[in-house]
Amino acid sequence: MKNKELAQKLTEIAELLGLSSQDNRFHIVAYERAARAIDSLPEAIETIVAEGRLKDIKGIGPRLTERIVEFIASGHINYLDELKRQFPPGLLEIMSLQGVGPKKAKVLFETLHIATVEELHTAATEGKLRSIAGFGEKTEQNILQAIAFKSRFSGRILLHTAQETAQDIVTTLQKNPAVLAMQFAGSLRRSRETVGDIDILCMVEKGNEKSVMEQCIALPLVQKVLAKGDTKISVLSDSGVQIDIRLIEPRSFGAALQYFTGSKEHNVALRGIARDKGLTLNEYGIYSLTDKTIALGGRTEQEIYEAVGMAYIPPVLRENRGEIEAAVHRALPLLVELKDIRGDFHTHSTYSDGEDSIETMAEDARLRGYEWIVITDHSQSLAIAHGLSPETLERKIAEVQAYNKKKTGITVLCGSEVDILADGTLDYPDAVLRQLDFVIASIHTGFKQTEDQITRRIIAAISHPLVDCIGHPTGRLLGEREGYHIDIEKMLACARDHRTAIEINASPSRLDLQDIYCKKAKDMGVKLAIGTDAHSLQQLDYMTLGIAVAQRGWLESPDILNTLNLEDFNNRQKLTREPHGV
DNA sequence: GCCGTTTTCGGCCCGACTGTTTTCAGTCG
Repeated sequence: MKNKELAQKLTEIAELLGLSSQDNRFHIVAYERAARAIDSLPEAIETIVAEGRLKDIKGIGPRLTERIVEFIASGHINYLDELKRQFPPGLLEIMSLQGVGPKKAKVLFETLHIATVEELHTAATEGKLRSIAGFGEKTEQNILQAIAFKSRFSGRILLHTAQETAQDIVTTLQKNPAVLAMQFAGSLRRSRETVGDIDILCMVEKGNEKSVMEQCIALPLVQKVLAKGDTKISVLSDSGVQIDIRLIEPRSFGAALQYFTGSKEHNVALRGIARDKGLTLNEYGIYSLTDKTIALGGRTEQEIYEAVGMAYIPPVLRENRGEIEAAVHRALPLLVELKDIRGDFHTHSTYSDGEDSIETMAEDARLRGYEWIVITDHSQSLAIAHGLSPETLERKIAEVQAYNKKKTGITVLCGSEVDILADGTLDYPDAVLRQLDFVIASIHTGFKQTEDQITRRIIAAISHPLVDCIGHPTGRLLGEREGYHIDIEKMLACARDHRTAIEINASPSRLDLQDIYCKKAKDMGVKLAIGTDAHSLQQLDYMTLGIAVAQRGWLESPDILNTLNLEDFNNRQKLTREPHGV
């Protein structure tokens, strides 16, 4: 399936067109839209091309068809190669900096011959940027900040990306009969929001390592072999991420899994407790300090935790944030799981900027075993996302009511992701909000306001009787931009007082509210609502990411509103509503 | 470059914010 690669190439064309003198913003948009369409396709683009169904995809006309067919046939697009010859590759990286777009990148290149982020950093440090017309001291400082922010993230990839890459490897290697089991390890297994390198453990009987090793080297994504021994191989993937694969004997698999899952802090604390009990722990097993020849466990992780006298600790909790004490006292939380989830709070349909219709989204949610789904299209002021006017919203409500009358086995709730405007008021009048089943209030503008201003806006929204939930509460985008400044404690206290939920936005680059704040929210008595922010039915999958964040925040079923069945959900809703659910 | 129960040509992608400017261009969502 070459969808991702093709989408990436089309995106690059759009970016390069922005730099090019013949830039026509409508051409750019066309390429961007085509890239998005292909990225969210549920089937392989190769199949669609082979069956001549490209023309059925909205946003792909004769010219894009030509490019795509060329790509499928030859693996590259001439037009892209031509554009690439006009500009050094570093310009795209410069454009990825917050606050730098095609115009600035182009001026930097043409006036100071800056072609890489490093050169830009040097020039900005030396104060050379302010000499360019249209640039000033502030721009220079902003560019330096953007570079600093980006470099902090360099090398780490999003959890979701790591999961996909690792799953591809597992799927391939599992076909080898010598591989008895496979597990992710490291921060990937702990579901940290970003992952430095991908760790994978393979259970292989001693003597069977060779064929597995060979298969690892032959994996299609391997760009370079960094190191290779008898039981461990490190490779660099084509996307620049390091992947470590270890082959482990069954009798040590649990010990190795425990050891390589970490975190380092968790393991240090665990080994301290083991030592107090006259035990020693390593990647091969757990042993008595007096006789290190006889393993007291190692086949499974459970054996390790039992041997040191505590309950098994789920990987998501292993950060040495109190889980060891809780495990000793058999007081670990009973973490919420995907099977507990009855619905999704945050989704978009074709009414605003989603790819799929309400009916399609609902049917997919039903197949996932949900009882309800809230469709929360954008409100009127977010024009770029085709925010709904009150009149369009009326139509949407009517469509939802008609759908629910059909009793398909799932109930659609009509919601909206309503903008919190710069002054803290909402983007719809109360009369409109009152007609909705669920209102998420989110900030999409005015990111640079002071902490005081942002906090006051959010608090105004939380206190509004018709707001059910605050969407992506800190506005951060992992690896791209910091969130706006907000007093989270104040926000949570206010949410508790007004019984307003806080969202765990499960979109891969958001994961907002962050895990550590989820725990704080729970401790303060605030309810959380997981929303995938799905803009297509495939993205309803992001629920697993939301669950991971919730679990890392120690959340249990009662902490998460998604575990409510329809009746309890409706009962909880504020009395001002006229529900459209059945 | 795409699209069409207003159009096969002329719309489409709007509004806020920032930093640079004396009235606006660039960026972002």
